[in-house]
Amino acid sequence: MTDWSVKYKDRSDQMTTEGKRRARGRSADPARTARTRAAILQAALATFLERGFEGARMADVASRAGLAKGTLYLHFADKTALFEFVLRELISEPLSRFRAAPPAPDETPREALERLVLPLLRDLERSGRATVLRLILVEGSRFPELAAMHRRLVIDPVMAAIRTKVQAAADAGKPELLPLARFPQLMAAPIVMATVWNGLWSGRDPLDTEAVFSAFLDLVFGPSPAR
Amino acid sequence: MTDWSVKYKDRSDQMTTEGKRRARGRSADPARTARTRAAILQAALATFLERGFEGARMADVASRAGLAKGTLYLHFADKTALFEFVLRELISEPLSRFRAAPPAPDETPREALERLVLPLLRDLERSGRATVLRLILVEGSRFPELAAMHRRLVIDPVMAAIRTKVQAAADAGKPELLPLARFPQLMAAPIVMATVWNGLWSGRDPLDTEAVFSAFLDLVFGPSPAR
Amino acid sequence: MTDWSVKYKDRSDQMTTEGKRRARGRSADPARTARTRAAILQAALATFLERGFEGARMADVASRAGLAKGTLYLHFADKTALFEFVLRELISEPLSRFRAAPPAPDETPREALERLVLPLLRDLERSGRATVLRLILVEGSRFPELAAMHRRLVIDPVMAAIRTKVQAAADAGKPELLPLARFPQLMAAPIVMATVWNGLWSGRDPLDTEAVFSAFLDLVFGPSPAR
Amino acid sequence: MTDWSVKYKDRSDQMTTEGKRRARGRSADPARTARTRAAILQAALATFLERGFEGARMADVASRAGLAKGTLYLHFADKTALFEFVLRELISEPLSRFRAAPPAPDETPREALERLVLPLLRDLERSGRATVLRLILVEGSRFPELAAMHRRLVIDPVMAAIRTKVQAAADAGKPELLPLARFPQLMAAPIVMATVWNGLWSGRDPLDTEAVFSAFLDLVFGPSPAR
DNA sequence: TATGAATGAGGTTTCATTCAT
DNA sequence: CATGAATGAAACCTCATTCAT
Repeated sequence: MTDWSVKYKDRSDQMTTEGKRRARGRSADPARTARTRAAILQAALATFLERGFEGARMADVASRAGLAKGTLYLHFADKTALFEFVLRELISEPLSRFRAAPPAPDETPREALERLVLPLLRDLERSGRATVLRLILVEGSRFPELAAMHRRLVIDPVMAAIRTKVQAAADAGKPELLPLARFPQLMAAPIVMATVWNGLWSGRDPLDTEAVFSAFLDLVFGPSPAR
Repeated sequence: MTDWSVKYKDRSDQMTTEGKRRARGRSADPARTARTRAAILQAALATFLERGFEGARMADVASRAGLAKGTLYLHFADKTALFEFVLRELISEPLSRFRAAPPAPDETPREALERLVLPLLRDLERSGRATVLRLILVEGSRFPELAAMHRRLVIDPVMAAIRTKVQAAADAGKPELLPLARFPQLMAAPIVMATVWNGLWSGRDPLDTEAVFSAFLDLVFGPSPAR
Repeated sequence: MTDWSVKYKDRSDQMTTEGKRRARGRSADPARTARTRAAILQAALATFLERGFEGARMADVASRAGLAKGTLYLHFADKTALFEFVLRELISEPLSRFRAAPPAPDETPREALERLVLPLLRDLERSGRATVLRLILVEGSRFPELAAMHRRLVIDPVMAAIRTKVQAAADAGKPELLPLARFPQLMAAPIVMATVWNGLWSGRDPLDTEAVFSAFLDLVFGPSPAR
Repeated sequence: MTDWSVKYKDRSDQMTTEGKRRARGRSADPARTARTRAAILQAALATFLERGFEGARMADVASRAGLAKGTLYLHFADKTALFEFVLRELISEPLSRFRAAPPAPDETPREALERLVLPLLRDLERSGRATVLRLILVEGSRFPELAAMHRRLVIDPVMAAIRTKVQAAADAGKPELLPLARFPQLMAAPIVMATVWNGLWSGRDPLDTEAVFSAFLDLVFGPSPAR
């Protein structure tokens, strides 16, 4: 929704009489452009994840996207712009899903927490985006605005939601949950832990993030009733 | 204990009976060499922490150490060797302190866990070595042997110790601790979380790692008795 | 005939049916690439001849070729690859000319030898390639594969041809030629001598290679009849 | 005999009161120095032969000589001075032996040539100095003064001697030797050829230089009578 | 839009040389 | 005389970026 046109070279206004020249090619410009851009994004994400910002090679991104190096620069001013764009995409997208989670009325604290957290987890798992956390972790300190943005858009809302829910439960007769109200980050700790773990010794004894999270809930709330 | 002399050009101890067969023109006292090496290590650690492996510039390391670029290569074959040496130093040193922790007999599970974990925490805090965890997290996947070494020397022993202790407690009438026996990593989760957090939004709302860990223990075992 | 494309980054012939599936934005005509490569080769030859392998500076090669340093690496992986390519070119090309020499029937031994050797001499003289022999002499022992290749492609065939011809003459009543059958290298000796001589005291009393070779033949066969 | 003291750091006059200080060490300064210098020469020769001037590393020379790098600079101002000194030694030394060869009266031309050339050959063979020709060949064009010196001290006298002897033989009824009078270099051709050959494909089918030279004489003068 | 050869600043590494001991 | 750690100029090579086609 935001307009990155300057930085990201959204050149949609540079040639108004577009349709006239090249009558031959009906190859839908905007659709094609969108596809190209998606390919770059995909390729850039993979490359940045594997090598980090400094280690990533524009040539790798290009060839992964099936494009020539020069083409990248038609879409992004430079490597930094590409990196920031990738992170922005990855930061803002999961949030919409998180927000989209159904409100849900009379639920136990554990159920509420699972409702809040599990969609995020599922999203993290799917399509390699799980590792984005690692990417932010890795490069965050060198792109402070992006880290701040991530915190503002994702972290703080989630923390606030957890704190609110937990505080309510504590007030309703569960004072043993108060540490969670003080440090809602504890809720994310198992997920961060598992993500880091899986990124680190790739292959050996991977952790099932959801299982870890369930075990954590069992630890805090006692063993899950049914399931 | 291991001898990295080939890779790391450790030219010491080649002449054990120092004073006796001292060659004609021998000069360069080993103390000076050790000091130089320590300066490089210090400078390299700082630089790698700030910029990561690829982002770190050998020129920066050199000037930070107050040396010429060429001098680095007198002590380390190349950038990779320097990086690996830094990590090895940082991986193996804390372990010795960890091992030095007193055994302790009749203690509650919580006490045992604190005894196991708090020395690591303290060490993490002191002398900026807390950030080393971040360095391993960040570059670990690109230096798999180092990550494996870290796991073997540090992680696996700690996990095994936690699992043993927790399993004993569970057998002794605390079955609610079983999730910890299954995923001893949960014990480290708050620490990893806090370290990552503090490294990420440097400055804003830093987390007190020990407080977070205490809160976690409170959450799992109920509020701490005395304190 | 062999395909050096990997080592030498020969990006040609990857799309044989050129005109047809010409990608959207294809530009860079192959002729231009060939010209660039030829310029590099030319410049590299001159530089290697003047300074030897170690003494040659890539920057010199580049500026001589009217290119930026980086461009060299677009065509050759490194200095060694460039050097090897230059030598290969120079080794294999003269051979084709040598092979092209007409068979010729009823000729005297001397005529046969002249037919075998003179084309090589002429080629040596033309276009400065005479000095290539010096380059091989100079760097050959440090690039044993190339020296071996040179021997296999050029030296051994020539030696075998000389030996065959001389042996036949000896059998046909010229036993005084037997030393040549034993050491066909003697045939090349005057040429090597002259080449070395001319390369060594550049300028002072240069030797006319063909005249030296003729004198050698006179010495062995008696004075030339007609001429 | 020449005085290289400036260039080669013959510091014999810098400290006249030498004998006074350090009464302890009777370790004969000049003898020791000579030995050190000889060791350097030996090491430098080997290194220059293996790698050429640019390829040779001062560190290699030093360690081969069993000395520290710095010590080289006590004896030679720089790499060039060392190289020039090595070549001068090698150029002037064989000459003395050559000159020392006994005059010899009534001998056949072949005998005279053998007398002139064989000592040089023997010297070339002994102690790896055979390859010095290759060294001059390789670096000669980059050290023109040395090449010129070599020519003046070694080549020209030998050529003149050969020419004189051959001319006399030709006048005395052997006109078929006239080509040798015109190009006395032909006499050296087999030796140069063999030296180059042996340096080039080190190992495979080496040539026996003396045998080659004998074969050459057989070719020119007819088969050797007795031997 | 797309291409990919070309660029050149900048990074890593080497090695001849110096100098305090 | 001898040492070898230290130096830093200079070499090789990389890679983000440009631009003619």
